[in-house]
Amino acid sequence: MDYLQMESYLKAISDHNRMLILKYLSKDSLCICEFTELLDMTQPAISQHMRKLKQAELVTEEKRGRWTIWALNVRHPQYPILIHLLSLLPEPERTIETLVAEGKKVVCN
Amino acid sequence: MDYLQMESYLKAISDHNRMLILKYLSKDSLCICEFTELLDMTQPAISQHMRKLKQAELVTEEKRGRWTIWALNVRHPQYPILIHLLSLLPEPERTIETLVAEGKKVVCN
DNA sequence: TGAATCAATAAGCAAACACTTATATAATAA
DNA sequence: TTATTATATAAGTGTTTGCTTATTGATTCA
Repeated sequence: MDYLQMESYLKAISDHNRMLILKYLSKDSLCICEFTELLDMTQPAISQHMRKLKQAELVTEEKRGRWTIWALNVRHPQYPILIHLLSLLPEPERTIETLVAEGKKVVCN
Repeated sequence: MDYLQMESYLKAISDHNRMLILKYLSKDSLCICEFTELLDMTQPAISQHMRKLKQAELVTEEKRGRWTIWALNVRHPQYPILIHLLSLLPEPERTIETLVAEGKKVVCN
């Protein structure tokens, strides 16, 4: 890994909203519309963050019906470091359980 | 460590020139004028990078005569992670040994 | 078919970033 | 003292970032 690759990797992570997204993904695969609820952000904002994470190969996407399910890329060479960094961060106030309780968790299969 | 602290920490690291600076500092304490030689950058550019690293508490400074000697802050809570990230990066072409050979290494004590 | 839903992309914008040159400050050397 | 050296800071500039609103594309449902 050279200096520019490392820079891209770290820049993809060093945004508090993207760290929140990654923190959620370390628990569960989620779609854009769920993130808009969890982070209270607009759909295009989330989409653009996911594009950044995808370009850094930190996440993978899987189309399922109307939804795109996003997951952590566990095959990324620096995946263990990412998990460690995420472990240093507190649990977000808004949890996936809240989503479920509000009937906003997407179930697609 | 909350999300904004983590963001500041990672943003301080995620610049290829600052990573080079940190890589050098993981070997030796150095002053600004040595970095201008090693990185081929202007003095104010280096000074401004050091300020960023200092604000993130990644480095410490010690005034010695006209020079300011910069060192890695080994007491930073995430120092071990930093060292690990730096270990993933290749050795820079321009080495401190080259500086010495050219008589440009500062000796101050 | 037509309406609704989920998501990607485009364009625009304010703020942050990484430099530059110019200048100021402080210590040393002549 | 005066000149030199090392560094910090100020101001300016082009680029990047993280959002916004508007639009488009694709899938599902009635």
